[in-house]
Amino acid sequence: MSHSAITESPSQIDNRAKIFEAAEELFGKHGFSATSLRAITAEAGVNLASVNYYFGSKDQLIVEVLSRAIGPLNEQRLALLGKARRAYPSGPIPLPEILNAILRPCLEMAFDPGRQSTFRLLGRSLSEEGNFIGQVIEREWTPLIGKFMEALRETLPTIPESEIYWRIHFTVGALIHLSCHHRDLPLLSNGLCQADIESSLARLIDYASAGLQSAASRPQP
Amino acid sequence: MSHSAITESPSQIDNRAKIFEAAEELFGKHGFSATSLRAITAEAGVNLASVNYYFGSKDQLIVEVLSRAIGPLNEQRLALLGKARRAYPSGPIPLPEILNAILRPCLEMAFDPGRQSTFRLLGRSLSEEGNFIGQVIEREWTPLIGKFMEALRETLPTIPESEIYWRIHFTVGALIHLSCHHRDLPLLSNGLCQADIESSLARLIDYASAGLQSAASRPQP
DNA sequence: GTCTATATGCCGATAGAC
DNA sequence: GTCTATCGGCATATAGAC
Repeated sequence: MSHSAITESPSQIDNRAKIFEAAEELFGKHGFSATSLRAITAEAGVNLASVNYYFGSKDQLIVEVLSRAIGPLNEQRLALLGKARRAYPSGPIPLPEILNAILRPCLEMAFDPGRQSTFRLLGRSLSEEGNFIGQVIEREWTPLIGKFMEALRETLPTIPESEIYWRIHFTVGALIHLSCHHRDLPLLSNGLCQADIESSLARLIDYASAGLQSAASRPQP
Repeated sequence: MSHSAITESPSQIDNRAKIFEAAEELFGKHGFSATSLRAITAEAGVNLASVNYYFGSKDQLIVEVLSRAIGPLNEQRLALLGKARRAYPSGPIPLPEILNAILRPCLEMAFDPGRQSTFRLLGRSLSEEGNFIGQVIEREWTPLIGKFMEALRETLPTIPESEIYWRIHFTVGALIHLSCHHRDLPLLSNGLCQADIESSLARLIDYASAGLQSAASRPQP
């Protein structure tokens, strides 16, 4: 860091980035505990010891990979929400616009061949041991859902806040399932469903819009 | 097997069952690759070598645990569907009844303290490597969804079959997410959502009913 | 059938040369 | 910064006594 820019070797950052990318891909493919540092360094073409040099430990590498995957995703979501709010300055944002802001960044990542392993990583991390991984996600999720709840309360004034939470929970489940398994959809649907991002997103928005607006016939406790 | 029933030691089947139960619990808690045979045999109170004696290998143990978890689940679903069909012999089964047949057995497993680790196992296995595990699920899923599509086509005659597949895919995602994370719901909802099985099921049925019946305003390709 | 003992190998992490 | 070499541990699997 005290060197001048001219004498800095590009391999310094390159090797760190190589490890990072290899870890992202292999964690997404095989899971955290099933991915060894040896596999990561082999994929990255660097020495085994360098992962400890750059990241300290495997656990710290996991946290870093996870955080850097979630952060930009949620920034995109908030940017889309802000854009929608500016488009409707005097009234509630239409529900499909709010849902688009929540859903689109995830699906764009899940359908991007260069980033889909990253998304599998996120989906998988939800199922892994309830340790530091869940904390990373919760720390990122709580402020995000707060911002979206503001908009949802305004758009759905007749739905109790607790019911909105329930239905967003269902919607997120549908989103994760679609994102992680869109490649299996033709197989699961007898070849009837073909998953490209725009039609998937449109269908999910339709489905979730209806679900969120539902005025259930049964009593609401 | 050639011995008489009187001379059979009960520990023969007990030890196998103990291993099975311990594996089910620990796989659900920590995942397949993160669970060692040592941890399983320690939890079961049996010798390390006995797991290979009874199951051959760790992979065979995984397949057996997984298969025995899915089979009864889908039998319950088909039984509920058959019961609903008998209740409406001359017409389409109401959508909430069909959804109840799909959803209830999963939620009952996920909310049962004695079986919820098994459900986490199922949810997690969907995210694991695309190997034998996915094959087990696909082999069980294809005939099941076929039976339910019959009923759904009849109940939703105006919805194209491909759209029903899409929306069932979304619904299954919501189901899995709810089943695996119902314990986190109060945390994720600022304490507003409390997840007991009947209210969770009722809300999911309401949400999915609305989503499945949606007559989207956008063009249907 | 159930055990001990062990074979064989990969794991994460680190010490130390360069 | 990057490498080799290696430590100590735990993994799965099995051979063989009882």
